[in-house]
Amino acid sequence: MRIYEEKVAFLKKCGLFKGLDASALARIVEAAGMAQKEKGEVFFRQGEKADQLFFLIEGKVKVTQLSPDGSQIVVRYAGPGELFGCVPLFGGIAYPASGTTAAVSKVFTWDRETIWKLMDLSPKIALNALQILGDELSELRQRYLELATERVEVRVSRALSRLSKKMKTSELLLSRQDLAELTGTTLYTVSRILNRWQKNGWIAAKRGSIQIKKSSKLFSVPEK
Amino acid sequence: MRIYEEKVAFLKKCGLFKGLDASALARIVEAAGMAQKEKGEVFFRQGEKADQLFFLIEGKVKVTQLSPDGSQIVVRYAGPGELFGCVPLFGGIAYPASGTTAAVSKVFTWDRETIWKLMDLSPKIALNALQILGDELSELRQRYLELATERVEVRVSRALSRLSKKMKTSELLLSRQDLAELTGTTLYTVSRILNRWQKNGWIAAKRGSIQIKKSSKLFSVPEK
DNA sequence: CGTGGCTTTGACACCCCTCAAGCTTTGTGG
DNA sequence: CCACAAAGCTTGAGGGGTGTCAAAGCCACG
Repeated sequence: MRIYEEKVAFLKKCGLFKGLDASALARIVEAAGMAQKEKGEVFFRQGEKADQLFFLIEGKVKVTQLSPDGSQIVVRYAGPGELFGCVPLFGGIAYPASGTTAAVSKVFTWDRETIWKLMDLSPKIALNALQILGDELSELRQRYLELATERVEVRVSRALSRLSKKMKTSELLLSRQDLAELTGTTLYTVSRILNRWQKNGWIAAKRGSIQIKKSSKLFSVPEK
Repeated sequence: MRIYEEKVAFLKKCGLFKGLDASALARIVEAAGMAQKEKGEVFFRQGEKADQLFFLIEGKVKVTQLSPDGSQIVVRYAGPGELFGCVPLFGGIAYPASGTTAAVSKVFTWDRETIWKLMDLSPKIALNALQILGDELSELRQRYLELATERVEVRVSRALSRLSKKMKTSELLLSRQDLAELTGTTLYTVSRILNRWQKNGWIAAKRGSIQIKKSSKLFSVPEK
């Protein structure tokens, strides 16, 4: 059964299912639903009842949060092999954010009861989940620290650095607006900064794309 | 054995040990170390090897993080019944922050191997840990959103609101500096804001203490 | 080839940081 | 009990980084 083994291979890439035996993996695959969405569609919306956990097989997903006054921030970008919409894992009631595709994306899904049943059968999953949440927490703390103490220019540089590392590419497909929401600033300020860097030859910016040319210059922190 | 039952009673208050049977609790209490620190002493320092998990029995603990350029932020305040220094729970190597007492504090401690052994014996602990981390993550996200989108005055008001709810008191014992590090601003700005509120009769501010008088006014968000 | 969504650019304002100085409270030792 | 020092707090002046708004350019797509 080719397709079945393919699925298992994908799952193994995900930290959540590390160290599980074949029978557990089989259970997990069996319980998984699948879905595919075009660019710009949503998997879940902020405030909705959180009854599904998602695993990104391929594509890119943007997780965003809306503040009461209407401004939006990007919580994170998820790439292939990552989980998103993790709330059901830890018993949250509603999604605190929205998950939108930033490119055609394929996912596995499990619903809330299923994932709890699976964790019950394979406690290792819960331990793995802990680690994933822990990593997410520590990255968010890092960004929080930056947001509180660094200037916009530094934050944008760090964001690009993190993204290019995560996506394993020097060409990042995101708009000024996206980058602004990711770093807690405005698209105007981002635009000015990118142009400055472009003039220095550190990047090549196009509409909806930023190609990193001289990462050494770009990522050497100007600090204050 | 009076003292033993007292310890168990404390533990039950903590989400981490919810739903465990007597024998499991016994194991946990047995494995726990105890410590007490005066105000201003530290339990662990940022960067140190993370080999202990802490449970605050009584007192108050400030968790702070230092940025490379030397400025400091307050990640959170922990009150009685809360865990802190959770890194060992999810396999982190070093503490990403420091834990200092903000008042005389008593704690239980478990070291890394112990807590993993306990989780192995009682998988319920891992599930509970997931929930705790999840809550922490969602609070941090909330604060991140605020930091990115709200003005200082609103952030300070929210911080006071959250703290007074958590500590279950209207008199908060913290300095302007602490409040500034908690909201990502400077003590000067905090001082000005508090004075304004004081003149309105919304709070009574003293050295090292803020007494909330009119929470309705204070917490009614000025939004933008 | 027009329309709509990104992006750039300028002008302007203002929030808030920075620095400096002085004040008040608390604690300590004579 | 007073004097002094240290720590925390207040207040003012000044400047700069960024947000805000407006307008125009540019690119992609139908």
